[in-house]
Amino acid sequence: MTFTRNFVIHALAPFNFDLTAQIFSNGDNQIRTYAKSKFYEVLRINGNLVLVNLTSEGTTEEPRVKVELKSNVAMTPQIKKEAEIAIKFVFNLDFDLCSFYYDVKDSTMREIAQQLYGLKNPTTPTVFEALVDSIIEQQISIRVAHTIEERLVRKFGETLDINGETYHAYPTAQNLACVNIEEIRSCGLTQRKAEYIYEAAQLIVNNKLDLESLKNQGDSQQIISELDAIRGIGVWIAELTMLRGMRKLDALPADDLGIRRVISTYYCGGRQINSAEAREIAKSWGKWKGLAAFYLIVAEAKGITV
DNA sequence: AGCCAGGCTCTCG
DNA sequence: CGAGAGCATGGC
Repeated sequence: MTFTRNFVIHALAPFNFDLTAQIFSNGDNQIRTYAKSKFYEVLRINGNLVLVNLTSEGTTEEPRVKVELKSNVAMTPQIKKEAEIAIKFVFNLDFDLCSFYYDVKDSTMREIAQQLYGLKNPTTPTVFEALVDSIIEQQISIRVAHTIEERLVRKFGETLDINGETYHAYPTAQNLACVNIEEIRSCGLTQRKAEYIYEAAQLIVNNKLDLESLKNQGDSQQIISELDAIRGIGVWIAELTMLRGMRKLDALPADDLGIRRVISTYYCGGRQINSAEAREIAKSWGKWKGLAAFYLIVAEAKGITV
């Protein structure tokens, strides 16, 4: 039995849904993807797995997102309400991009912002997801990391069957805290990384780490030092997790190879730079360092030149 | 083939 | 302490 509920969310303009959702266009079609103008993903709403299907309505200046929810449980008003909050969070629908565009003064970023007008930074539904992905992505190429991430989701994520299709939700800390480390390793991770993920999941289920409440911690340095103290998590993972999972748009993972590469491309004529130089250049982006870096990454991927 | 990828820990000297 | 090896795997 499948229950469905459709509604529309108004997003704060400017917002270009398709430009934003394109980031997920090479995703696994049973996990999360954007194809043929449709985005879908399984979200956990009030403990229930719900397939969220999104398409664009309206325009960049009057953006509306058409939502279709599907689940095996009845669509209570509560689920609808919580799903709306989750979707707004994941696509940052209430965020005012104009304040970013207004603050950015350097001509390179202004040009890129103009070409990517309406691009919002997506956020993972849970901080845990951003943390685990970051652990997986350390040191190895992003392509390899993605295949490992997909294996992890397929192996440990809970499934939702809708109309004969099986969809996978991202594993929770509870899912991963009770498995064998060797099982995690078999997804292609190093022994160490498998331990880091398992240990982080353990900390969470034992109430020694509350990632979700860290979102509300205003002091970024405080968040970094708390995460950095955990085995397997360094400053790079902390900053990446904050940017992708906590919507801390000032967080700049300056040690990141890709971010250093794009800053080098757009600001240093391709000359290789270290993290200190990256942070120096990023200073002019003020409280938008991470968002600006995200714009550069997307600009590079789309072949934008300035 | 071999070297390198969005790092971090552990072990030496 | 600071430097350096080791890690898994896919792509080039």
